[in-house]
Amino acid sequence: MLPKEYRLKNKSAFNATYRIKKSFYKNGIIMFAGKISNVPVHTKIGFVVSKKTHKRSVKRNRLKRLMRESIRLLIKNGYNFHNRQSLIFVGKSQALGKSFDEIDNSIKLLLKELD
RNA sequence: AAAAGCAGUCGGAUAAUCGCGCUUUUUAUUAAAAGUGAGGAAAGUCCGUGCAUCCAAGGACAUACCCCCGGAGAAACUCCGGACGGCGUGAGCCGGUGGAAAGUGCCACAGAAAUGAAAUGCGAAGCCGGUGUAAGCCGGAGUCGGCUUGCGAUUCGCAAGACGAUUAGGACGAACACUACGUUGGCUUUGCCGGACUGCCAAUGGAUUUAUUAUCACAGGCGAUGGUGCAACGGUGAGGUAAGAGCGUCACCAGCGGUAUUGAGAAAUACCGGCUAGGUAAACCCGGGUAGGAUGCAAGAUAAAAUUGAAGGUUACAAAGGCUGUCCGCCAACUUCAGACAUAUCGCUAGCGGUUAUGAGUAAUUAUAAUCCCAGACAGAUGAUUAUCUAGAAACAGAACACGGCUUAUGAGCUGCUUUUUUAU
RNA sequence: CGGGAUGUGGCGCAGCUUGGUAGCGCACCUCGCUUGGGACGAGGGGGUCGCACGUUCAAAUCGUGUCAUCCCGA
Repeated sequence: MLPKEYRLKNKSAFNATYRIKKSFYKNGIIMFAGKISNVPVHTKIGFVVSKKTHKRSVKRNRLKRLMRESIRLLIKNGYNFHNRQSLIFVGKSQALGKSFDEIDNSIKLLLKELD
């Protein structure tokens, strides 16, 4: 789990992020981006892999853990996420079964799109 | 050695770096240390419990579930042991296994008939004998009786002959006759002779038929055989009969009832009896047994906040509504829509607990003692990378209140017992 | 977590209650009609009834298990 200040909670917060309708797709991963804040904040990040993606929870948890690990390493290196209030990463069936390197590269490419 | 059956085990390991949840302690809001952290199925949600809230004065009927016997268990579409049935050469495996003799329904097509079953209405006219009627065939042989003749001789026997009886009927056997054909011989036809053919006659040969036949009438016996079908009032074989039949006949088998023995019981074995009862209850149902109902931890409890609408509908006569599915009975209110709130703590993990030892029991299980504390999150913790090894590529798969089962998924192996076959000694 | 429903030709659905014959519409193929196409008319092909086991003489239908899909509540 990420530290508490980085976690995206609450259904209303998720809905608020979705309503911005700003999304990017790369290699089976969709990124939803929230509002841009003027003040530096801790960006709240959520991970979603729906049950429709795969029936078995082991496969879904694996994908979420790989995405979370990639983000954790970025936070550790001091990445600022361009002052976004919130981000949501949605894993799709194309991303299942891929290695950590592939997931990591996809997420870095997605974050570059924010500029 | 190979192929099987059953039971059990394992469910990656080590190291480095970067990380996560919970608990405790120390510090004190920045953290640090220590401990601990997914499964045999956590899965499917197919059963059963605990726990929690709401409802229920109560009665009756429904309803749901269970169904060989004994035991275990809190209970169970649970487990253990046994009985019976089925499958397999076998070790073993499988089985929702009360009642079809309480009643109802169904059994398509085919078939005479499919269940208060029993017809001859299907086959070339069911099979069988009897009587009658009609037509046809034979009219003989055998048997018996005395007589005559001959032979042998014991009052008798044998052979031949004709006569009579049986008998004017018979149809048991055999023969004759009849029919067609072959062979041989003779006769016949023409003016004459010869031959062939035809016809006739005789002998002979083998073959066929050889006494009954009737789609007739009457009164009966029979439930067999063929055919239909999953199934036809028990099956196979023999005896028996005019033909037949479990036919108060027989053997074997299936089923039913009774008695005896064994067993705790399901049941088994033996004997006897009568002589037979279609299938389906995973169709309704009948019998026996069990169950207050509903909702599921997002149940629910506490604290804090909020608890709104000039909204609508039904009813207060009757109807409708609520209280358990229905009825009796009881109650006076019930309800829709929109909006708002949805935070924290508890519930929450010490339990029908785990491990070990001993005792009881065939076993399931249980008793006693010792010892251990072993996830508890809330956008949700077990991860990532690298190296080495087993087996260059590690299966199925992730707790969300808990427990007991069942079912399903599962890689590479390992261990024990048992069976069958083959080979060797 | 709990509750409910559905799997039948290429597609959408009947038939299941009460077991014996699998049918309808669109689509497809052939022929006709038309100058040609569409529409229309006539004819035809195509289905392991999701899968497995069982009950029964006989199963799409009855029973059990299993797989997949969809919906609902909080």
